[in-house]
Amino acid sequence: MLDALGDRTRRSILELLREGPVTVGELAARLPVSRPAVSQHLRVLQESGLVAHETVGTRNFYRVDSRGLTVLRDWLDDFWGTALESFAAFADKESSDGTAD
Amino acid sequence: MLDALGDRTRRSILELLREGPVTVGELAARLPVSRPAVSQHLRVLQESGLVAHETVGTRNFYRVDSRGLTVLRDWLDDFWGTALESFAAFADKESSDGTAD
DNA sequence: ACGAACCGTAAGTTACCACTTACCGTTGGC
DNA sequence: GCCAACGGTAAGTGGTAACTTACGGTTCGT
Repeated sequence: MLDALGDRTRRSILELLREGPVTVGELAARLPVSRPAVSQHLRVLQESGLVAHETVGTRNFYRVDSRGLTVLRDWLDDFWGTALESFAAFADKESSDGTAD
Repeated sequence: MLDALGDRTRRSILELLREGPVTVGELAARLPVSRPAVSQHLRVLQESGLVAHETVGTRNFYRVDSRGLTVLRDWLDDFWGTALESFAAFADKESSDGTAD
């Protein structure tokens, strides 16, 4: 999931898909890499649930998949909550210990 | 930012830091990598604003930095919003075109 | 039915990055 | 002051993944 977002080109692909479905060739035309490279990236993004594709004739339209975004959002919310909790506990311990300057 | 999260070890470090500040040696002891490797990862995480450190004597305590999480959350919210918009527009176009089956 | 367009896959190369060992500076304890 | 503990940095290595070219399969147009 987050591994898929760890690549610049893949993030660029997602940015291009933000505005709606785009074909593979169109993506390759707007990116500084070859079309097969785009296909490979799309495969990774799809396996992560971040994009979905829809075949129309010979063309393949890719779009953002909200499922992947949901997983990402849930992970972030969970992490955020725990981090704030521990920070609050840490601050409490600090003040109760009188170690705060 | 997202590059920093694209690595398994770095995500493990963040998981360990969720519960509060931890020293470098402690992190290395709980991870299957050497201490210098941890230092290098912490450098990347810090440059991304995801962690912050606080030196106490010879020990260096690292903790989660909420600034980085905020940036990540904002990015995700922005992306999420646009994706939903474009999806709604796409659905509208579909139905008005009568292309919906 | 034939050619063109569109795309996915395979094989191979290259570049990058995660990791290690070795080294050095800083701080605390005795 | 000296030794030990802690941690950051440098240099070098290995593995992985991002990219290329080449190929094959499928669909549409004529």
